[in-house]
Formats: sequence, C-alpha cells, structure tokens
Amino acid sequence: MNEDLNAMKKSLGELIANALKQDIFNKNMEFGERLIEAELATRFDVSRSTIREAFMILEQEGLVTSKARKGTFVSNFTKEDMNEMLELRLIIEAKAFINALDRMEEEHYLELHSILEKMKLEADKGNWNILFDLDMEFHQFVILHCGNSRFRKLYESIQVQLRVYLAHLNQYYSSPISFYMEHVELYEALVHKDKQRVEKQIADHINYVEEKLIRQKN
Amino acid sequence: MNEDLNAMKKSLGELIANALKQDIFNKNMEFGERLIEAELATRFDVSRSTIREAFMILEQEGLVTSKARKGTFVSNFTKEDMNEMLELRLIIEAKAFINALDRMEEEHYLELHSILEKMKLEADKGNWNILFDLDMEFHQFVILHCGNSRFRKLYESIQVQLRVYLAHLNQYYSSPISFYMEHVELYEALVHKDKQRVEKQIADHINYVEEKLIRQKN
DNA sequence: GAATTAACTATTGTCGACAATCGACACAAC
DNA sequence: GTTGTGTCGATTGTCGACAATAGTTAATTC
Repeated sequence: MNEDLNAMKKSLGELIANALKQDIFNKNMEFGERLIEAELATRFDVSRSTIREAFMILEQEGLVTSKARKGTFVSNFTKEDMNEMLELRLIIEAKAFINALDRMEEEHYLELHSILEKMKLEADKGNWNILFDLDMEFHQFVILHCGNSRFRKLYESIQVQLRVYLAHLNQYYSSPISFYMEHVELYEALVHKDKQRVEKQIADHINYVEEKLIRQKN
Repeated sequence: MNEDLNAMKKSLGELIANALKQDIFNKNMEFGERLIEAELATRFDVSRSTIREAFMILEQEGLVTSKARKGTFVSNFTKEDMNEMLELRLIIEAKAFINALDRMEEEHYLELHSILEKMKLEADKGNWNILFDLDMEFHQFVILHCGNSRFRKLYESIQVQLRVYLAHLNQYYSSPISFYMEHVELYEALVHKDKQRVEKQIADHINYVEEKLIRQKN
C-alpha cells in the first residue's frame, strides 16, 4: 500500500501535464497550437524546467510534439493518423482478446458481464459519456487479462489520442443501443471461446468506429 | 534538405543519450543499474538538466526506467519481457508485410533482393555482425513501405530493446546460412504475393528467434 | 536486544539566470 | 523585383544553486 501512496505523490510536472491534457481534451487548445514554455511557466507559477517536464510526459503520450529549437506543439491528428491508429488498435486488440479468451476465469467473465449490464442501462438512457467510459472499461478489462503488459500501455496511448481526436468532432454514434449490442456480440464470442468470431467482431467494431470518424473532418 | 541539416544538429542531451545507449549496448552497464544524475553530469561535463534530457530520450526508447524520487535505472529485461516484445513484433510485422506486399513496386522488390544478395555474401563469410545489420535493413525496408508510420516507430523501439537483451547474451544463431535462408523464404512469399505464406514465414522467423533467446538466460 | 525515533547524507525536484538560436523585419546590392 | 545580409526580439538550450525527499545510520526508549 505504501507503493500506492508513493505513486500518488505527483510531481508538479505531472500535475501540469494533467492540466494541459484536460485543456486539450476540452478543446481549449487547437491542433498544432504552439506551447510556449515561459508563458506556461508564469501561468502555472512554476519554473520552465517544470513545464519541460510536463512536455516530456505529454510527448510520451503523443499529445504533443516538440521539434528541436522550434518549440512544442499540440499534436495535429489527421484522418490518416486516425487510420494508422485504428489499424494498430485492431491488431493489438484482436490478439489481446484471443489470448485473454483462454486466460480468463469464470469470475472474470462475470465481471465483464456486469460491465455489459451497466452499458445496457446507460444505452437505454442515451447517456453517451458514461457509455464511452464503460466501453473503455470493457476493452481494458479484457486487455488487462491478455498476459502482455505492453499491449495495455499501447492500447491506452492509442485511446488517449483517439479521444483527443473525437473531442474535436461534434457528432457521435447514431445509436447507443447498437453500440451496446456490439459489445454483447463481442462478449458472446468470448464466452463461446470462438476465436474466429472474436476476430471478426473486433474488426467489425473498429471498422464501425472508423466509418463514423472518416465521414467527417477532412 | 534544410530539414535534414536541422535534424542533424543534435542537442547535448541527444548526444549524451546516444553515448549512454552505446554503453548499454556494450554491456558497460548492468541491467537494473542506477544512473545518478550528478555523477553523469560531471562525467560528461554538462549540467544535470542535460542529463535529465538524455534520460527522457532513453526512457522513451524503453532503455531506461525512472521512478519518481527514486532515480532512473537501466531497464531490466526479463525472459517475459522478451516474450511480450516478440509477440508484439509478430503481429506488427505480419500486418506490415501483408500491407507492404500490395504497396511495393517492382523497384522496391529489386532493392529487397539486393539486400538478400548482400546477406548471402556475409552469411558465407559467417559475419554475424553485418548479417544482423542487414537483417534490420531487410525488415525495416518492408515496414517502411507498409503505409503506417506508427508501425515503423514501434518496430524500431522493439528492435532496440531486443538488441540490448541480445547484447547481454553470448550465444547467437547456430547457422548463418539458415538465418539467411529464412529471409529468402520471406522474400519469395512477398514476391508471389501469397499472404498466408507471408504470415506463416513471419511467425516461423520470429519463433526461431524466440527459441534461441528462451533457451538461455533464466 | 528490538523497536522507534532522530539526525545525517545522498540524490532528485524545482528554480531563476544566462547563452545560443530562430524568425521576422529592414536595409542594401544587384 | 529579387536576393542576400545584418539586426533585433522572442524563445529554447544549458547552467549551477537551493529545497525537498528517500535511504541510512546513530541515538533513544522500552
């Protein structure tokens, strides 16, 4: 438990990185906007070193890009970036689900099912925000049990970048129910340990997202 | 071309990161060894800020891990880490090769073939070092033409970490000729645009590496 | 003697200042 | 009009110092 407490003590850099991340999520910053160290330093009332620290963290998460002697900029995600990320997410998730399928115990399937039930509730209410959170929870739960910690890190990083891109769009999925149903199908495929079906469902699910994204912007 | 020149102007931090990377490759540092900022600062005759910069770069490449207020350490790769990385590499490379297969033009295949010829020469001489470089070149060439820039970055990062792990082993592949032949088979599968065969060859190739790694250490 | 607390030391976290570099603009040469 | 050159302000790169913290050893208590 000491470990947890230790991990909770965040450095100033981390705190500022989180603050900036929220700004990006909330569209307080434009794609490609330049971030000036000194300016942020006075804004947050810290030194430039601390801002640099925050930049490094954000750069690792792919939210920001810094060019030597040119400054650091909010990452400018294009339609092509989205395609690349979804392609990556597809192969990772497919493999992760197929691995998880054999590794998950009865109790894990039950837990997954309970996430589905929550999803149904929120889908009926048309509550997109919570639905997206549950979506994350569902996918991350499976990936957590795939036996490859690198998959998890990669997946998280992709999700964060996708979320930024999505935040800059206004239109969401048309039907919360169909969104929910996709997860049900995925779950069914897992329970029946049908690897081919899992693979197909993952591909369908991601293509579904892809279509919604590509239809707009650029 | 100005871009290139610009990219060549390396900051002190980058230079030091490279120096440290070489130290790690050359086994001048042990797995898990703690790196002390002040110590390195005096050794390289720079300030601690610069060493920190170098640490960030190395951390992004996965060669070093830093824990808040505890310091930064040379990454300690275990057999499990290797398995995870090879699993990741497998799915990325499989997808990359299959995509590249349709995207590469006649000239690209010729270039690939020329790499193979160089490999044959070095394989006959039993020159492992150059053979490994050519192996890298072969795989990276294909991945460069898969149409997904994120694949390339990921692959590079995996390769670097693998190389560190390998550097800490003493035994290499038994036969340079069979190592070369694997690439010939991969090439043949590509030329014939036989996706299934490509997939199988990639899996075989990586399993081959895996066996060699897992037999030793731990 | 074991456990707890209190210095002490080594090391990282944060800071503000100076140096080097970039981009923009003005000016000169052709 | 275009191209090159020099200057200037804005911004990043690098620095060394001080503050805060973790790990270690010594002192204290029971």
